[in-house]
Amino acid sequence: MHAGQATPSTYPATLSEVARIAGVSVSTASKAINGRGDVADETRKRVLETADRIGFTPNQLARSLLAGRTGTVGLLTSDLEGRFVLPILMGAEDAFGAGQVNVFLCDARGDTIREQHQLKALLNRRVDGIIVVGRQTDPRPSLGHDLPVPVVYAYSPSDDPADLSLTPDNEAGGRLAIEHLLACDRTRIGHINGDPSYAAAHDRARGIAQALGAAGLELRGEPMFSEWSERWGRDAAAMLLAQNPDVDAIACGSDQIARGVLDTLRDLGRRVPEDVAVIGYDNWEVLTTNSRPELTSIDANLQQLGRESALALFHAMGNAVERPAGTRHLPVRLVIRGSTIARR
Amino acid sequence: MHAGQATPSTYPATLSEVARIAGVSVSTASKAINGRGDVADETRKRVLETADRIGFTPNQLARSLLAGRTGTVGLLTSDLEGRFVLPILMGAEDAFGAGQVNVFLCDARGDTIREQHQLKALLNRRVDGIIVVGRQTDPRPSLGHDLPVPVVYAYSPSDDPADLSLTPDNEAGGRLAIEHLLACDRTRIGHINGDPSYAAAHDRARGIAQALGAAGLELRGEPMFSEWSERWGRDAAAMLLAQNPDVDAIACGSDQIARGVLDTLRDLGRRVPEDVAVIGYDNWEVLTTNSRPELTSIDANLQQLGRESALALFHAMGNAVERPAGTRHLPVRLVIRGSTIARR
DNA sequence: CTGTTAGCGCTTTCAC
DNA sequence: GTGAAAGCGCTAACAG
Repeated sequence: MHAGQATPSTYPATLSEVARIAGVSVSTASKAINGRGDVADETRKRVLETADRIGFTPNQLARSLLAGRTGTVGLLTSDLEGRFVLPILMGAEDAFGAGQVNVFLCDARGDTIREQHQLKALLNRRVDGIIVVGRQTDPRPSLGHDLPVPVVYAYSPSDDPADLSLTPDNEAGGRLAIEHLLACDRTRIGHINGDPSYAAAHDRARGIAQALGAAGLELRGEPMFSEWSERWGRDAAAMLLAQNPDVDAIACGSDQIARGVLDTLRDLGRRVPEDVAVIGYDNWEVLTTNSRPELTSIDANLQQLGRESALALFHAMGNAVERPAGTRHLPVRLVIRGSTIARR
Repeated sequence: MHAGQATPSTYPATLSEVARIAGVSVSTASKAINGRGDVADETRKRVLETADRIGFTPNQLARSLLAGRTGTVGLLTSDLEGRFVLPILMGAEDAFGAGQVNVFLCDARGDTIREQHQLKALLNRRVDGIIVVGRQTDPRPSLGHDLPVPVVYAYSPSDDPADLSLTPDNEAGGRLAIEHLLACDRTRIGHINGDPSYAAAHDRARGIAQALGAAGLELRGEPMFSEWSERWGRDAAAMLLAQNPDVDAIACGSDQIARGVLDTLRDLGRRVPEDVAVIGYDNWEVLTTNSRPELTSIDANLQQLGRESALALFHAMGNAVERPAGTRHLPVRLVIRGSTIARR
């Protein structure tokens, strides 16, 4: 059916070839190459030289089959398009890649059927663990517990508390934003949020309300929800300013919204940050560092989240017994730029 | 799914277990499960039932070892951060993922040493092929030809014409931009470009010059190079308008630059597109669909490029003999929005 | 120190 | 139709 010998010019050398050429047995060659067991220096040298000369590279497949572990993990994303997935993926790839672990990337396109399919493929390939990366912080269905390998959920937590999930702390992010505005001596704060179907929107709003309450303050106007776009930011800002002309700060649900807010403020002749301070969310650099002025924002440390997910998975891969569970909310970080503090 | 009721620690069942429980030999079980050879219907049914019941999933490792092919490919990126890589990666994952192929993702972080390391890891895992994705369209060093598997270069072409590379046609993109502006009755066209250390910048500029020349026109002012940022777009637009107040269109080297240009035009009271038409490059949606007005741009069809790269690699994986070489420049696409054509 | 032996889990001749 | 046997490439006992 298939002829395996159709390999091109450079057919990967095998250990037995090395052994034969070096004039030793396969097991001796193996020991020599892996630095294991007692092998005479002279023999080892000869084997290594031979291996190098004929370009021997150990077949990981065979090793894995024997060892029962492959040194691979699956990265199951629901949506590669989303910009949140990428840094997480980088962080994970980073944490693993430094070692011996390689990553299988699978995109389920937000399709449950497809996800099951990919999951099965990963298990057939005998990955040692799986990271599931979602694109929203809303909980997602668990993959279940009858899996032969540990699973960590990143960004989108699992809806099952028996799973281990890592997600950014949006509530803390909301608090952080307000605390910064308060520190900038702002007290008449408005809030323009994004798509109300996202848990992130509500979590941030809650954090904002908490921090204001703790300071004995109230929001100017109601929180405004619609979508995560500049257009909405522009429109909402106009509305907010019409109803509350005295606001001295606007906390935004995303950087896109904040960009829109900046535009409207400029149109209306309000100076930023002197008259009105503006803070975004996500720290999406292409938006935050190109605006006038540059945009203060909250960074979710997604790369760090990816790294931690990888570490957690790595740990779980070692401990077949005790598997930590629950949702960990990772700290976020304030990035101060010119939209809240005047540059000198 | 299946539960490992028998073994709590969900140890993946093996074929021999299926065979034993079904009361047949391993080889019969194998044939039954793979629909190969002559197996009595009754036997096949029994085997399949058993396999399903104990949750048997074939170990791909063992299969691959035997077959000499793994059904995996390596995706070697130089920089996951860059936004160009992602759609390519999606396209590739898409084209492969539909079938049986899984993708190993490796990020070399732009480091040659690390790239060699990753390459070796991929070869050790016996990938059937490799796609190398760069973040600029400047040629990159070839991985060489003594590799046991085919390689396709995506976005960044290889500097060796004996390799197969797929990259977007930036020159055609430049022409497309100008042809569109001409079609919009613009003749006094200025050009603000990006970082001159990028081949993309010069390719686009060349296309622009060609198309203008073909129409018997000349650029208003010299092409301006600096960086791919909104700030530069703002500054350059002010300069361009000061020196050539009569320009009726500005072709930009990127969407970021175009966004900056839009801002300056608005500041100066020029209407877009009535007084001045603006066209960007890259069709980065977060920028193009949020501006006032929305931005006409050139889309490099990167997802398509990823898909084609996957197909090319797939083809090469089948044909060990004849390997197409050279750099293919894939067509780009004009996306018309309100910055060049007035909305009604 | 070195080689022989026995697999990892699976597919594939090739007898029965 | 079915099963025994021979590996894919490698490692890990265990003898020599």
